[in-house]
Amino acid sequence: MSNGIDRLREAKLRVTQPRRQLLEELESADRPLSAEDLLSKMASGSLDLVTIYRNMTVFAEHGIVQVIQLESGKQLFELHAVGDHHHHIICRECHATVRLDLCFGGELEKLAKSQGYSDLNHTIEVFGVCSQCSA
Amino acid sequence: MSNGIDRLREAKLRVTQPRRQLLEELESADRPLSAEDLLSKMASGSLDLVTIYRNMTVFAEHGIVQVIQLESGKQLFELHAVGDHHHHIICRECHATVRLDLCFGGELEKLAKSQGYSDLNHTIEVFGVCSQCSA
DNA sequence: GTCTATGCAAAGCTTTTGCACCACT
DNA sequence: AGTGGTGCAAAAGCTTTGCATAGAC
Repeated sequence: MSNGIDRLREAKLRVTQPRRQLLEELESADRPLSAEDLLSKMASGSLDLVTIYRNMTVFAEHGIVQVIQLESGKQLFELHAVGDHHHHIICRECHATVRLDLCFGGELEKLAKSQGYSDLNHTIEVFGVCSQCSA
Repeated sequence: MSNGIDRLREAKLRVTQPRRQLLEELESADRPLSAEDLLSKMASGSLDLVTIYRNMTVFAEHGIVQVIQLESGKQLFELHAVGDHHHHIICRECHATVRLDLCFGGELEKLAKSQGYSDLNHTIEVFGVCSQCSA
């Protein structure tokens, strides 16, 4: 099976201590995490916020991580299994997330292509307040 | 017919010079505009960037303006006609926009509701590079 | 006259960049 | 040994806040 570290090797990325830690946190997280979330979950001083951002960028480029844009413009990071395209229902407050295993992105992008758009991407997200947070 | 100024009155907002200018620009725009876009379209010094942000926030709260989140987290503003819910195909570079007059938001929000989420909202956007910009 | 809206200045927050040092392969 | 990754410090970019003044009703 392909764990996080194998995926680093597949992507020809070096297996460093910070990356091990980041993947470990992402794997055990029950919801998407912000850069700050990741930082605060680490032993204090064990890695820098910059390293988190740089790695999330690299991971996203290699499809190891999926980036979620919140309504506020802030971003969350989630481990992205190969071929596991999906969307989310996300709590605005605690970021508790429900997977949406549907996607009309294909049709949308076909439409966009027919309009002359290239290099396509799409976002489909539902934002709300979960029952925990609204209680 | 309900032009921008009437909509201000309906919302019990004061009809000020800055607001007239902002609505005028939004009405004549052929694509969603950023705060900076709006500023640069105004006679220099005729209003402040802060005024633009404050009004976009107020307008959005009253449904006069629709906010679009780009992949980068930046936001664009577009006039929002009453009852005119729709989504977009947006060029990452020039922000040229094609309306998507379809929306599965209803079903998505129903699903979210059944999962205990309240105060719902959703985003469906397609990003790409338009034929002008990729040429 | 009252209360909202604006301008200016300054701060806030997330994210990015530069550069020297470190460490994975 | 060589290249890629990390840390620290600093900057950048967009957006927000505070406060006194101006302007709409």
